[in-house]
Amino acid sequence: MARPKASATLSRKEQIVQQAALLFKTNGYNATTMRHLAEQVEMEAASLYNHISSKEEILQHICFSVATDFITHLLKVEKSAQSPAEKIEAIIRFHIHMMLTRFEDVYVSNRDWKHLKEPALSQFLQQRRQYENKMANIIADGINKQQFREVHANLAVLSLLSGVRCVEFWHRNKRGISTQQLTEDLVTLLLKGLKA
Amino acid sequence: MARPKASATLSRKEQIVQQAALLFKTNGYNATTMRHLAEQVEMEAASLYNHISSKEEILQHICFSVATDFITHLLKVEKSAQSPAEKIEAIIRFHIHMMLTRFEDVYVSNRDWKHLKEPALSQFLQQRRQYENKMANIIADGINKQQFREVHANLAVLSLLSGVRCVEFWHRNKRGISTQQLTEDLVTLLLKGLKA
DNA sequence: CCTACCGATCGGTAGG
DNA sequence: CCTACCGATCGGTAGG
Repeated sequence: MARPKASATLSRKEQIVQQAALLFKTNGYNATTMRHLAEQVEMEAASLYNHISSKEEILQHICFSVATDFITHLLKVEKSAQSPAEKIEAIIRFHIHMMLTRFEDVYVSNRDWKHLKEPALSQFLQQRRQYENKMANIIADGINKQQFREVHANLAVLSLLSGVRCVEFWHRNKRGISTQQLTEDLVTLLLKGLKA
Repeated sequence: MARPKASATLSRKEQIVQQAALLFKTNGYNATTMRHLAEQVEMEAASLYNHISSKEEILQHICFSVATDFITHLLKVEKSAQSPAEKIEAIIRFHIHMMLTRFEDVYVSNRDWKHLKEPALSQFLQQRRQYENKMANIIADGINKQQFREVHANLAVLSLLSGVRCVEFWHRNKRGISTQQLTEDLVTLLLKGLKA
């Protein structure tokens, strides 16, 4: 019954979730088997169920952990006194930061959320919709204040969130560039475009 | 032995591949079963194998058909007398056009190519790498000619290809905007950025 | 945390 | 194009 104390080492459950994220990222949710996961954490497949209740529970853990981080940050930005342009830049920088520091989790959350079952699926989609709407509001505000171009605000949101995901591909073929330059170049490309 | 003539109606094999693309898009490659596909084209699962040799052959069909279209277009652009800026814009417009006209195929190709088996997998990756390299060369040329900002050319490629994929999300929640406005706004966002 | 095992389902084949 | 079926493998459970 005793809860494991917070410590530098991961609990068995956290180890399982972390390894699962790695396997999901590499092979996809469906193609990852509980037997393969068990092998990675060095136990039998049946033993996994002493730590987690189902394969999908692991996926939920990953998806909602990432979603919570993004929402928490967005709420903080929303309340700040920054201009729309500063807010959007802060959001973009946070996305890049998340992609760089929690790569597997973000990757899996982005691609495999479709395998969530109800009611988790609807909850996840609702959170994402709210997130996109809040971003769209900031952009609409920025358009009003003539800080942004007159584009469809919802499209701009999708375009930014999509563009930020290029870090996924980047990670794949590590080319000679520091994370600092990656971040600055990407922020420039998304906010000011490629054209000089 | 007789090849089916080109006609307005699809051959049985083409019907199967088209339906498969729709199912792959909706449920993913692994989660799509041959039995479900058979149901959609109104035959028994075993009968599918009179038209195709394996589930993966269908995926190959989709992925390489899309890849060929993109490569063919890129080679045409490469040979043209356009400036780097014009070339990149033409490429972006073609990507948007493909996303709008062959949505399922492009979507599946983008996400499910990982399930290709060797040697198809390596061939696909090689084609993509060549595509990205050719685009990077055009961008590097544009940077030299001061048409583009001084950013990492390979990152710019990934950022553009990633940004263009927002049409995937767009399709999901059809909001009130014409494909013309979608195209123009997206081209603006990718080439000139959000900031006014 | 393990052994033993189950019901379901999968992609694909044999043979017509 | 179908009936009948197979070997493999899956997520998960029982019982210790």
